[in-house]
Amino acid sequence: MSPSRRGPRWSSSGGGADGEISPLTVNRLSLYLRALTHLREQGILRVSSKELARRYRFSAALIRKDLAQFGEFGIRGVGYEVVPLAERIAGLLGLERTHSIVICGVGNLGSALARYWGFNHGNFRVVAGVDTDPQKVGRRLGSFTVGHPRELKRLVRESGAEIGVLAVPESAAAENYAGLIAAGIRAVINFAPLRLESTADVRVKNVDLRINLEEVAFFLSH
Amino acid sequence: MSPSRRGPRWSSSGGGADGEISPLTVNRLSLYLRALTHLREQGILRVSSKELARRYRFSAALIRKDLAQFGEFGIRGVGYEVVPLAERIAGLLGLERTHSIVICGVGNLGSALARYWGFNHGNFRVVAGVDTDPQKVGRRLGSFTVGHPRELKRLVRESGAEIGVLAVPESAAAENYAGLIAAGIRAVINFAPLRLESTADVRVKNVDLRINLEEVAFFLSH
DNA sequence: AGATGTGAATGAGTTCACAGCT
DNA sequence: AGCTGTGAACTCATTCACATCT
Repeated sequence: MSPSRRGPRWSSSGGGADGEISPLTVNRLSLYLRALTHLREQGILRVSSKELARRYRFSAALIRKDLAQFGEFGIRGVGYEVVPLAERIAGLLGLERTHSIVICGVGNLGSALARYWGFNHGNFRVVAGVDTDPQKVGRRLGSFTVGHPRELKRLVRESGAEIGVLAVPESAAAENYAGLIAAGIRAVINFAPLRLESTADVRVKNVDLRINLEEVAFFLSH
Repeated sequence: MSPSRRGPRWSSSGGGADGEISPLTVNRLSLYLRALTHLREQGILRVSSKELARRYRFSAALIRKDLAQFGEFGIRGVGYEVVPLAERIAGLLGLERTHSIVICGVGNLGSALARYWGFNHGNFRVVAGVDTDPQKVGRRLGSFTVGHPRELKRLVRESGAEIGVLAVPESAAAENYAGLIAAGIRAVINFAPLRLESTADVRVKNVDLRINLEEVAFFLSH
């Protein structure tokens, strides 16, 4: 049994205080993992936080704080061993196995995501998709056939999907979200332009593409 | 000349301290604008920060702080006038005119974004796209013909594009980024899985779709 | 010697609470 | 009476600096 199976050793100050890891930390773990993978490909087996920071523009202190939230991975006076650390971070992120995805809405964005994620990403796989448009239901997309949202429960059960993606218009988002939850999905990435809130049971990540345009538009004129 | 043409009246504490508006604030302005548009459609002409917060799950104090960074928009004892405030925020975000977008990489994601943004968004328009794949160059996409990255300078000049979108594989990102900058683009939305840094001249918004999956995967197992 | 792990200090962002205006 | 605009308090995140270990 791995040492952090239940309850990582949260430091009493500085890092994540009360017991919940910050999404900012989790995102950095992903970046560290990529950097370590890159180093491994170059045959580099050990790296210090300073060196990792220098090469990939991180903060050395933050690397150490982030990692220390999950245990002691480093060797004092030496640094971190690339391969074991990469494996450990991959484990923390749940990447030791494949995660299956169901997509709601297979229009422009939904079908692009299905192809993008379906092919490129070893640890994630799009295994099902639904749409209310009768023209789309029954169509083949990658390795599955597009279903109707009313079939979500069955599709999720049969495909073992864990992550739901909302790529539907705003007007259909709430309904499809409810459908995903009813089907037992506990993690949702929402591309519809409305804020869905995470709850204790369901983790929601809002990805608002329009807002990104407006953000850069703001800075263009200021 | 509008009162905040040069240098909004930054409060000496609390809000944005030194002279740069936080992206968090800018993103919330977008959300406020949507909420106000929604209210306007319902014929509501005045709203208090408290009411706006209640309806759309914002923080009333933060609405006031955010807006106060740009001037005094409210009427004490009353609230805000929906239509003028919406127009003012739209002005701040630079949405009083159309912004043109050029897309680098018209594969799955790039072409989906072209269609998604090309049709749905009044204030943004995809006016050009490039790809190194000879199969894609010359193809019609929406209202333009796909070009080659070496034509970027001309395409940007002729189309008047201001915002560049990187939807190319990681290996081609740096090169295409350089091409966009050389062509005079000053705002970039980067979908490639590597961090590009904003500079004084160029605003970069990184949108890492893979990292979102890893984030929810983390919370699935914790 | 040299790097980790971590308390303390700093900085950024949000909420509180209320003076001041309508 | 009621709401904005805003200093002060507070919370969250990052950086500093160093005791601790190899």
